[in-house]
Amino acid sequence: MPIKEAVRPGGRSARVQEAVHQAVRELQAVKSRDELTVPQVAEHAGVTPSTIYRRWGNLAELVADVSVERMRPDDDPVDTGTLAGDLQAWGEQYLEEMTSVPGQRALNDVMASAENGRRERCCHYSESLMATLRERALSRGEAAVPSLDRLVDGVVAPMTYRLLYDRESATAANLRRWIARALAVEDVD
Amino acid sequence: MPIKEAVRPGGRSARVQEAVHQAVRELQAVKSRDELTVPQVAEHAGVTPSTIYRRWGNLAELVADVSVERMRPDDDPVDTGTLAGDLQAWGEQYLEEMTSVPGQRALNDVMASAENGRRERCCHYSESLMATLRERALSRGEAAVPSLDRLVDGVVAPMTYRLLYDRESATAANLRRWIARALAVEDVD
DNA sequence: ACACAAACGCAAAATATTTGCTTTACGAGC
DNA sequence: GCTCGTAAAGCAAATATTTTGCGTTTGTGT
Repeated sequence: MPIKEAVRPGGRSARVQEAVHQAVRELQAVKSRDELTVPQVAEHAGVTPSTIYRRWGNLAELVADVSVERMRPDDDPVDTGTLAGDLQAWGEQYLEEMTSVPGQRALNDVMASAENGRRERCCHYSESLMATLRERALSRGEAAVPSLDRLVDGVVAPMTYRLLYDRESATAANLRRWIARALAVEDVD
Repeated sequence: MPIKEAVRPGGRSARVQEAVHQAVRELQAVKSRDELTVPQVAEHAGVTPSTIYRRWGNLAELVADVSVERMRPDDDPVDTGTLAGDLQAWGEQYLEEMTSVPGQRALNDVMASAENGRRERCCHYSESLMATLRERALSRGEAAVPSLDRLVDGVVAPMTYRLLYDRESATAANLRRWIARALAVEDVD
């Protein structure tokens, strides 16, 4: 058994996946979503349509697969010295990314995926990032660090909600309010 | 010009729409989402496939259209005497509806719709309901009624987020926490 | 090196989607 | 009430897509 990551067999399978993903990315840059077809992607990637159908099932799952990759954070969140600052810095770039035209399409594509767990995996990125920032704040000795749930409910949830339903209000200014509230509230039960 | 609602011409067009919607509902009760096809729906509704394609474009838009109808609140929210009670009562039945198997499918179908404004329209239901409950609380003379934004961010957003990404935590108990927090926070700017 | 299994290619068959043209049915003005 | 104009539906041929069976390739484990 090779030492390589189990998720990336590294053989032909991986090459095909990469070629198809790449083809989707390149075609998406030129064509709108409902001009894209499986046969097109297949030809551009140099594979047979049946390969794509057998592996991804349909176009929706394929583009969702590509978009989920795209949404995975690549670099570590910047350290601004305070939890509020870290949240604002991360949130602003996230909002910018997700309100851009390609970002919105990626979001839509992921939401349209029926495969169980795709959306969950995608939002998991944000949650584990919240956990990271929170740990960082704790190790700094910051006072009144909210629970993870409170960060998710208070910051990630409103952001996501606005991104999905009311793009206009997905702004840095609102983000500041969400963060302030999340950090200000006293415990309630 | 007839006095009937402009949105419901009442003629053949409306009959066809109703027949098609009905066909979708009936078939959805028996078949899983990806067994459903346009030609099937068309036959069951007694129309031609081309009618459906011309009017809805594709199956995703059609089922989203049906689901959005399904999510429109039919009856007025109950009046429990307090804003917290009203929110809890509405939220509990909403969570129950949306965590059910057909509710989840409806949610997915709406999220998968590409038509600009479908999702927005759907979430608009919740927001205007918040406004209603809020007005009610104000006219009761309740103290410390939160702004509409705060209700949306504090209650609707977490609910929606959990329903979409983490069904397990979309519970009445969590709802109670969200409401308590939304009503407890002091103004922050 | 060899054998096994998973994934791909190919091409035919089955379905689904689009489209041009005809027909029907509603609504408006007379 | 009648006729006309228009928007939507039916029909069927033309396209495009998805599915499937089978042979071949390619990676993996022994």
